[in-house]
Amino acid sequence: MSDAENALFAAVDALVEQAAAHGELPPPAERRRLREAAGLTRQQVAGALDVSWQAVAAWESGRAVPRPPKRAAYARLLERLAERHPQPAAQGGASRPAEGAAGDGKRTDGAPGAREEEPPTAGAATERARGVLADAPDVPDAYGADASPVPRTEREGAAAPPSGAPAPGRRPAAGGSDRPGKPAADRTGTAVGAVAVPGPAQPGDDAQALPGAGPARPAGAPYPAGPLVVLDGAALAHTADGGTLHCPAATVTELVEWALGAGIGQERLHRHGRDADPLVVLTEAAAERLGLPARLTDRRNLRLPEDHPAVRDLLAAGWRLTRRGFGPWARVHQPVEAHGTRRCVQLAVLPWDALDPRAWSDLTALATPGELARALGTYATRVLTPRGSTAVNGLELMTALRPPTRPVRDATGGWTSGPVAGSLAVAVDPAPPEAPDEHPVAAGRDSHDVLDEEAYEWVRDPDLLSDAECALPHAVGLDVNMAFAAAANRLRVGLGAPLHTDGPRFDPKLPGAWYADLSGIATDPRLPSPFTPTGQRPTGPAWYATPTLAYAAELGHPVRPLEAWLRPEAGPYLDPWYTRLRDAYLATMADLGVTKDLTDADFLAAMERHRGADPATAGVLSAIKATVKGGIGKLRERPQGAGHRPGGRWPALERPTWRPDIRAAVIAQARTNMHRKMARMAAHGHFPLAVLSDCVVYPAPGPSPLDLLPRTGDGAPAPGVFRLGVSPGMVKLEGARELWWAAELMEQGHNPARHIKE
DNA sequence: CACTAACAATGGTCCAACAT
DNA sequence: ATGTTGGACCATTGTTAGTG
Repeated sequence: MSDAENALFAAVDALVEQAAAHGELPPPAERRRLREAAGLTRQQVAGALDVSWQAVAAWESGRAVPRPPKRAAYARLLERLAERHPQPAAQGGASRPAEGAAGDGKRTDGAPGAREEEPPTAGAATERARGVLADAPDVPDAYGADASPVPRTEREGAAAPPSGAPAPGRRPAAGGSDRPGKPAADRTGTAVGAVAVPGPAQPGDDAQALPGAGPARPAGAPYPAGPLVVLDGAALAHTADGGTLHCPAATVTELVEWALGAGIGQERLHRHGRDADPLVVLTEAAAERLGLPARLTDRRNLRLPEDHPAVRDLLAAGWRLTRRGFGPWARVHQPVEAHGTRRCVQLAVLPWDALDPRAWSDLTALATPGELARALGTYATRVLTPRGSTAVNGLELMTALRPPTRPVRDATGGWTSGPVAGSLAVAVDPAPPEAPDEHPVAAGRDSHDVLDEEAYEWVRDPDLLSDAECALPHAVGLDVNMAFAAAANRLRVGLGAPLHTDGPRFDPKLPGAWYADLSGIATDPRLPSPFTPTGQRPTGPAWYATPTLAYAAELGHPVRPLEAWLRPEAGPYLDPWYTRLRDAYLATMADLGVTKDLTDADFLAAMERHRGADPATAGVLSAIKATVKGGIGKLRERPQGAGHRPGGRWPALERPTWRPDIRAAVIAQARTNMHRKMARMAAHGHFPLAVLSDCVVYPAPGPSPLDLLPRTGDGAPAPGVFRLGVSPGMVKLEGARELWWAAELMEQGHNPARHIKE
């Protein structure tokens, strides 16, 4: 059987890539039908795939789903069989030649297969079949030579072009770094005795991934050119790893075609997600070369007019733009054909302010195209391939790490989308207190019916400054690293719609909005109230997010909510989002010389140095921070533009990720985290002058945080107070001034925390 | 050859101890 | 106190053994 088997392997392996990219299998009944239609026994199929025949039986019954190493091969086999033996319903194929050959088994019972295609358990099974690859690809040196650091499984060995199209011996054209030609087999021996890949998947053979030009695009995973390129005015496309590709395109349409064949892209962050589409960043010179205007005249909509030659040319060639049109971040795509591959390219036009200087710290102006490619590539590797403003990226990262849906088979054997556990699957309306004023459910709401969970903005009454404090010469501002991201860590947030309850018992594990009276709780006037963004003590019952009440309970106060909107379905939705952004932040800070293992003094010195560091890396860092803030902000995006009429809905409401309650929970958690540390500082006699979001200002005997932060006897930081360091939740020096400067601002009603940096 | 039951292996989740 | 890590626990997959 070796010949047939080898042929099967060859066919299978050659397209493992593609199959793995799709990752879709026909429903169990269809798997069996295909095998029987081809006259194959389970034994034969099992032999080809190097599994037991029982495993095949389990797959066909829906009792089990093949795991990754086999899954792609099995999917490919079925795809092949499906080409030869189309569904009878679709093709009316009454006479299938192989059917008779299916042994004497005239029991071609479609019945049993159809009977058991509905096991709902199998769905849950597949979701957890494999771990998230989210945090895998973080290489310490993102600029390093190896563009594909991910320990790929056997998918790597089989990057031949899709069906047919022979592309023998095509080698990576440019961009230098080739991925290490490591044998596939020796890394796949994880679970079962490896993949027994004979034939084409051998290391040294010609099944190389091909970036080069030409119509044969690499359909699957290895993207040798990296996630993006920056195109300059000299037809050079700079890749993230420092290389260049020649891009002969003279029009946008040609550019899009070129990009699809250039091996640009990034692998999905979640097994049910989608690989990132290739991104081409156009410098001003490149935009000019492609006939794009240097400025957008339609500033209001930020898009190219539909009758612009570039747009007309694209449309004529069969391309489509998203509803957004051709703006700074354009997405050009073609409708997916029957079993075709996705054809979609993202374009970012720098002269149209694709990279907001507030988020990217003027990266566009400071960096050469090559530097820009490296910086954006670092961001893409550590966060995700940019696809819009940093706020959009922050939001998209949530979706990329927790896709809302996955393909599942429905009752008829077709494919439909099903939920992914722990994700936000459908858009739900918020509870009335949670909604922003413009929302329909907020209509007619009293002001005291509003959940007000915002970041701190508080200044102490100057009259409450003690003589001892006034005698201190300095004011020191501390800034909490990634305060909102840190608050998102392990935060249980609601996943579904809110349910109203009267007289609930408080449960800190239940996310939601609670109506409770915390006005009776006395707090030190030298500290802000932990319960309100203004720091003023509440005057009566009000709505609070779960973290705020949990903190009240933690402080020892009885919490008796009167009513609540709760979400019993809950989970740590933002965990992977936090983890990825934290790792991105830490890696980028490490690039700037600030690592986790520094002493306090070394940390402060390193932070001082890093200010003047490489602008490209600084831009990445700035963008990562902006991604956090923007992502949280997008959770409660408010209506924009003139198109909105009061009381009506706006587009963001239809997003499953439009979740003001989650934003409120994160902010409440961040605020209580802040207060907890301030309370611990107060126990050591330190009271803040002012707080603004994640920045707090203290009077201090010296200009350094070391002069301020309390320590235990042996020099270690006192427990629970602010600690210096890079990790999220730790603090750095925001700025130091003289105390009179802060006092003066306070007298005038200004917040010194806002200005201490300058 | 196909199906079912029982068992080992694997991977994910949750909790608690540990380190900073 | 917070963030991290290790281990117990649980669900699922794939194998072996037995039966129609």
